[in-house]
Amino acid sequence: MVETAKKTGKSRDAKLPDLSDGIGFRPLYKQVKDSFIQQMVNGDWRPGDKLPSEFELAARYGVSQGTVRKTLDELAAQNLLVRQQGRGTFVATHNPDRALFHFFHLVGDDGSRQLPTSRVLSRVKRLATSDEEKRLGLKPGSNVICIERVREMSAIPVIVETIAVSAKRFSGLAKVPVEDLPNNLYELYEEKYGVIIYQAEEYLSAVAADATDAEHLGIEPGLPLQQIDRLALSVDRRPVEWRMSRCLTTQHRYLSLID
Amino acid sequence: MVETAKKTGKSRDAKLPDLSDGIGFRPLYKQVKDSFIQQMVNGDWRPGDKLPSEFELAARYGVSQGTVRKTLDELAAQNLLVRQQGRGTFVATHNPDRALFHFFHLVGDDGSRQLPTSRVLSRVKRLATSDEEKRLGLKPGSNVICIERVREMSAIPVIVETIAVSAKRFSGLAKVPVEDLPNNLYELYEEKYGVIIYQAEEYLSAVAADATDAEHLGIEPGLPLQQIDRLALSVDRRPVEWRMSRCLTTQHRYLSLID
DNA sequence: CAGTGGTCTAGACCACTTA
DNA sequence: AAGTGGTCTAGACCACTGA
Repeated sequence: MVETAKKTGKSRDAKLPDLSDGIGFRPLYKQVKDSFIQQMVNGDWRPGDKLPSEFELAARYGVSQGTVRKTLDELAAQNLLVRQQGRGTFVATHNPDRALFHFFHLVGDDGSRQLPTSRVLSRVKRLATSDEEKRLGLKPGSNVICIERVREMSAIPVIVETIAVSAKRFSGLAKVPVEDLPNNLYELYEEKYGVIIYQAEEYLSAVAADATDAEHLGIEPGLPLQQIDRLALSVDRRPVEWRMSRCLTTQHRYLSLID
Repeated sequence: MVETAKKTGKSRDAKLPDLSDGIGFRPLYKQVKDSFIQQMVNGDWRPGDKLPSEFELAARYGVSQGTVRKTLDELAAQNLLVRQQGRGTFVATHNPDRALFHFFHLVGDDGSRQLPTSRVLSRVKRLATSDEEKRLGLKPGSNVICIERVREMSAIPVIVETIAVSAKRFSGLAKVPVEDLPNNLYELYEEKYGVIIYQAEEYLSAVAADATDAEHLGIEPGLPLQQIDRLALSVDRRPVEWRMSRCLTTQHRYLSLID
């Protein structure tokens, strides 16, 4: 049950501050939204789960079905939920389609899309560097699990990448056999740790290949590479994974759609 | 006045094909949306214009205010309209804020945002290359207006770019004094030609600076540059401008937010 | 104060999926 | 046929802006 907008509005008109919801007016549908998000953060609703029907939720929260609908529509617009007429509303998953069209932006010169395969070079648990602490929001002295891998498209190596996550948050990850690390790590974070990645910030720049890059990609050192510095955030907007990719863009491009 | 959903639905249940709206069911609010978009394409509603109120529009189209609201909310979500409580609904413009946060993605290493200044190197009208014909969807033998410029941030040259638009569509543009070409060309397209840019596809890759790049940017040839190949589309999804930018990413990054 | 968009409700009916 | 989301309506009231 949530505070009604009417009551909230009235209490705001009064001269006394409204302690019941602190910062003032907050629409019902946003209060409901906060609650839904919290249930995804908590793991009560996990990726792929089916939500109760609109009427069921409305009754549970003591609001109208139209208000719940507004909440669900917003969450669907943010790709946190998927709605299907006749079937129901589901928590979004990092299935191959979503990975391909939403989170992976390298496309072929001809516009073709495919996910690269991965070969893990190393997987270590070690003290976080100061950059890693900063980007991942870790306390000084924290450990990270660091994965290095080479990714191929059409059997040609095109990406070398370094991935860092909190060792505390992903404690089991240091023990998984490297050959069992999946290509799509976000799916793993979801399934094994209940962590939903829903947002990422990517900083792109052009850099020269160093000797290691050159060796892994089979090119000359000094050639230009597309560097992608990605911080992936969870539903509660906490940083989860920091990934640095260097990509050969002779046969591929990074596609950024605006609007 | 538009076809009601009820009627459309019923006519679809009948065995005979429904000729009245061709491809079958189309929700009222989408029919209204099509009409609104058409009015922006036609130039009946120009950037900055205030729309009639929801009730006024509802009466005009013979639908309820809630249906108009759904249309307006969708268009606002697409950044085609801007809604302001108490003031009204307006056609979106390419004001500096929008340009800075929505269409220009180079940010400082420290996360700072600023628009670069522009210095035009050349502005010519000439036959389109086959690439330009293809990207801009021009008939063979069409002319383009081509602008080359260098852009600076904090008085340091960081971008060299080549811009091509249809000479037919932007006929006056060949005669504007080059010193009067504004930094924000999208604003010019809006104001002088009624063309609203609302979407862009950017293809990013890392390239080596050639001799010309190097000269304009004051760097050594061969250094890596961030290339941005951008096609800007109008409200009716027709290509309007093709722009090729090469950027120095030593002090800056291209920021891509996912979700 | 009038006018505008924002929130919320209640109810009807349509479209789609599944059994 | 039952259950779900999708569309549409009508009406009440709130929040914000500007004359």
